[in-house]
This record gives sequence, C-alpha cells and structure tokens, in this order.
Amino acid sequence: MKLDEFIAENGTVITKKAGDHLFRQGEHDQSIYKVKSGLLKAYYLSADGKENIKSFIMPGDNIGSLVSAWAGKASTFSLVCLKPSIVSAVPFRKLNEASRADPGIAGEILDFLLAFGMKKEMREYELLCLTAEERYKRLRDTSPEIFTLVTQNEIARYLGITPVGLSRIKKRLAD
Amino acid sequence: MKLDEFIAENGTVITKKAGDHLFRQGEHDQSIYKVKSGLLKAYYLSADGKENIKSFIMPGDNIGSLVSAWAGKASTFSLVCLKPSIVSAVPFRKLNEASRADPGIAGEILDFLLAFGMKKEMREYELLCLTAEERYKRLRDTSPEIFTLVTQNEIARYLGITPVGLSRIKKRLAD
DNA sequence: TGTTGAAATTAACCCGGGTTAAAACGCATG
DNA sequence: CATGCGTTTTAACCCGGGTTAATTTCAACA
Repeated sequence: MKLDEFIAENGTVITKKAGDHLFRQGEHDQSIYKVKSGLLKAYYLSADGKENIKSFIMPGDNIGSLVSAWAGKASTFSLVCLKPSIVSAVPFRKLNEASRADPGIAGEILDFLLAFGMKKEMREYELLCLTAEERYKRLRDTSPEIFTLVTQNEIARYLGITPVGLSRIKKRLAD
Repeated sequence: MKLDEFIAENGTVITKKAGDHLFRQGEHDQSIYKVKSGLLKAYYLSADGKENIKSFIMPGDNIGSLVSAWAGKASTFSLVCLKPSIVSAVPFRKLNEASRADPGIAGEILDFLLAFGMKKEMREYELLCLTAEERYKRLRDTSPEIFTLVTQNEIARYLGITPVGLSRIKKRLAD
C-alpha cells in the first residue's frame, strides 16, 4: 500500500459540501483525488447546455482530469459533489516524480492506470454496442446501489438518454 | 527510447496477410503488439452478429487486450489485419516485469497508458455527447487520411452507425 | 469492350428516443 | 392539513438512424 501512504503524506485533505465543485470544465487542475467519503459525479456540459454524466465516483475511487494533469490542457469535464465529501488531493507532478523514483509506487500507478483503462474500455463497449435499454439493464444488474444514491435524472444522463426516455424504458420493461 | 529497445530485443516479429487475425474475441491473448507496417482494426462482434469497430491501428501504434493480458480474462474484441501487416509482439508479463525493474521502461509505459487513457476519454466523450453527424464531421476534420485507407462501411461501423446511415449523413451535409 | 462483384447510394417504412408540456406523485415545511 | 417544489410519469408529435431491398457506381479483369 505504498501509494496510499504516499497520498496520505503528500495529499491535502479537502472537505466539500454537496454542490461544490472540485474543478470545472475548461479549468486547469493538476490534482489526482482519492475519495475518502461522500459521492461525486464527473460530467460534460455540451455546447447547448446539456449535461452528460461521465461517471459517479465513490469512496475509495480515484479521479482527476488526465488531460489537464498530464497534458496541461483545460479539463474536458467538471467534477462536483453530489453529497458532502472528503477527498485527498495530490499534485500529479509529485505522483509522477515519485513513480519515477520508487518502483513500488510506479507499479501501483501502473495497476491503477490499467484498471482505469479497462473501465474505459467497458464503457466504450457499452456506448458503442449496446442500446440504451441494454445499458440500463446492465447498470441495474451490476450496480444496483447507484439507484439508491442518485436521482433517475442522473441515471439517465449517465446512460446517455433523457429522464423521459429512461422512464419509458422502465415502463416498457415492466410488462 | 528504452521501451522500443526492449520490444526489439524481447519481441517476436509477426507477418500477417490482410484478413488474418492476431486474436479473436473470446480468446486469451497475453501479448502487446507494436505495429511496424500495415493497417489493423479492433472490433466487437455483438450477439446478433453486428460488427462495431473499436479502433483502427496504424504503424507506430500499440495495441493489445488489456482485459486478457493483464486480468487474464477472455478478450472482449478481435484484432484483424485490413492490409498485410508486420507487428512485433511482446508478452505482457515480460513488459510488466521489466517495468518493475527498470524505471525508464516504467516511465514510458506510464506515458503510454496515460496517452491511452486520454484517447479513451476522448472516445467516451464523442460517443456520449455527440450525434453521429458530429462524430463524422470530427473524424473528417481530424483524421482525413483514414478515409483513403478503409471503406465507408468501416468508417460507419467505427462511428457507431450503419453504412446506409453514413451515406445519408454525407448527403445531408452536401447541401 | 463487356462482365462481374463489391461498395455506395437511394427509397420506403419502422421505431426508439428527443422535445415539450401537462399531470401525478412524493415529501418536507409552515 | 395544506402548500409548494422537485422528481417522475404520461402523452403527442418529431426526427435521426435502422432495415430491407433495389439501383447505381466503379474497379478489376477476361
């Protein structure tokens, strides 16, 4: 658990209320966050003001804008607390330096990135190959907890459809 | 360029004809491939036999099934040559060991995974937030070469629509 | 030059989900 | 208990893309 130690030593503990942002789309943010408690969501805001939810982030999860932290560009998404949350933030630069110096940390970061990559692959698969209805069934079967934590509105935006659309799907399945 | 050296030393050069597979969905494959020449595509086959293209892989690119190589599970996609191709394959295990031992290689693998993660994020964004028409325009503007390399059929399957749908979009835009 | 087969276009019909707006359902608060 | 506000449902209409099948285009080759 060298990585956790490193974050404990070098990270800043941040306490946020529901509705508070850690960063917003378009801003630069060089931190990687580890969630200690609470619930967050990462979302895109499209040109016409529509919200699309990238992911929900739960205690134990890591999150940060790779594009911003690594490539130094503006973040493509926003990160906001859905519930009061405590996270620890560590500058990506420090993490990167540490990984170059300490093989143990490098290994864990590697594992983390591989897990991250696999998760993204899964999401890509779902968005590319499955219908909205199939994505809904999958979410219901694999992450039922999420339905008790967020509104249906947000589930819909995560599935890539509107709340109205989701309501219809549920109705259709109830027959 | 320590990583390239490592692959040159430890990799196996493989020559394939157009149409040959490196691996198929459902199989186990522990290799990471670096493309020297040619053109490949990674694709999903859904239950009803529909093909969805995950990505095109060009010379210089790396590809492999993370799920299979790292987690030891069956690959979720197939990898096939669209043109005669030469790739070098290196077992993921060796790469992993090398990265634990050599910080230089670890650093490069880290960079690779970060770049990979960013690419996936971009794709997730496109599939989640953009319409098929917007995705088409984006591809046309950012990777025009691809249109000279593969059939429209494959462009469509990459965009997540049918060839017929793509033809309609082109028509619509031509006014 | 004509033939053949793959790729691309077009047309007709269908359907899932978007959009807008109205109704119904909570559930907290005074 | 009544009020009010956010969430969910329902309804009506629209539209993009799927599906199927016919047609056209084009390149390869005899």
